Amino acid sequence: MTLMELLPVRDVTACCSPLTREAITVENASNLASSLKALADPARLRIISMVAAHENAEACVCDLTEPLGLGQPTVSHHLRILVEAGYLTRSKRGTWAYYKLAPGALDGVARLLVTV
Amino acid sequence: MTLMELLPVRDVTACCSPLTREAITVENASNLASSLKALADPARLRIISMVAAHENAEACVCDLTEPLGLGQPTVSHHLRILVEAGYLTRSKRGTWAYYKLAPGALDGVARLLVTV
DNA sequence: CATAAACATTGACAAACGTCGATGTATTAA
DNA sequence: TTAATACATCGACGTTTGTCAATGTTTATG
Repeated sequence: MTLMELLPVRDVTACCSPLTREAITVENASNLASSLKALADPARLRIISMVAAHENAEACVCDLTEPLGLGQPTVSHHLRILVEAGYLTRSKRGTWAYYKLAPGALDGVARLLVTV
Repeated sequence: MTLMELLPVRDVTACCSPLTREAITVENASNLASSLKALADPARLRIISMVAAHENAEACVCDLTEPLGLGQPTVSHHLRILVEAGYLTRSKRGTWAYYKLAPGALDGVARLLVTV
């Protein structure tokens, strides 16, 4: 998988000015595209939304599979992409793996898109 | 191409509250994913940035091919995706096709991602 | 130890994507 | 009308992506 060779979102958001403020470099375009690609999937958007809406703003894999209507390996796959892109954090407690929003990650990307 | 069967960005941004405010619906997740997918490509991000930076904030295909290092059909392909996703508008004058930013489109998507 | 539960990883496959060369379509100029 | 220019569309290709079934790994429990 190519998606995971890339910098986490935080690096992207720290590096550059908004997309329409000045010409983006080739490298920054590539990094931002990777960050957006991690987000550009219905299942992953729903995962982020569900994690945010869940109690304590965290959720384990078992909380997500049934409402998503996807198999456990598929959900784990999406979670991995979101963690490696920097949108989620993972913490293991016992047999469970709990995922929550990485503070500022979504806002960082949003800030790069804004034109005003 | 599946990307083009989708609603333009404006519809997406008008419809719903931010991703992390409340659980997103399946349909809205699908629409937002399509809007993000149109953005999640290095060449297309560079096109948006270059159009914004260009004189009069508009550019024709011939302005883009050489700096992008891509063939003309490929650039036209990317422009089509961006127009159909609602990020760019197209106006033909003579033999040239001029593209400019669709006002509010990027901000609409950014607003959906913001958590604060 | 053996078993079960929660999750990750692997391998496979169909669908979608980015790119190009070739060709089609308007519009301008001679 | 013919030729040239700017752009769009088509068909083909290799690559990436989303999904699953099968299997591996870790942790808790009996």
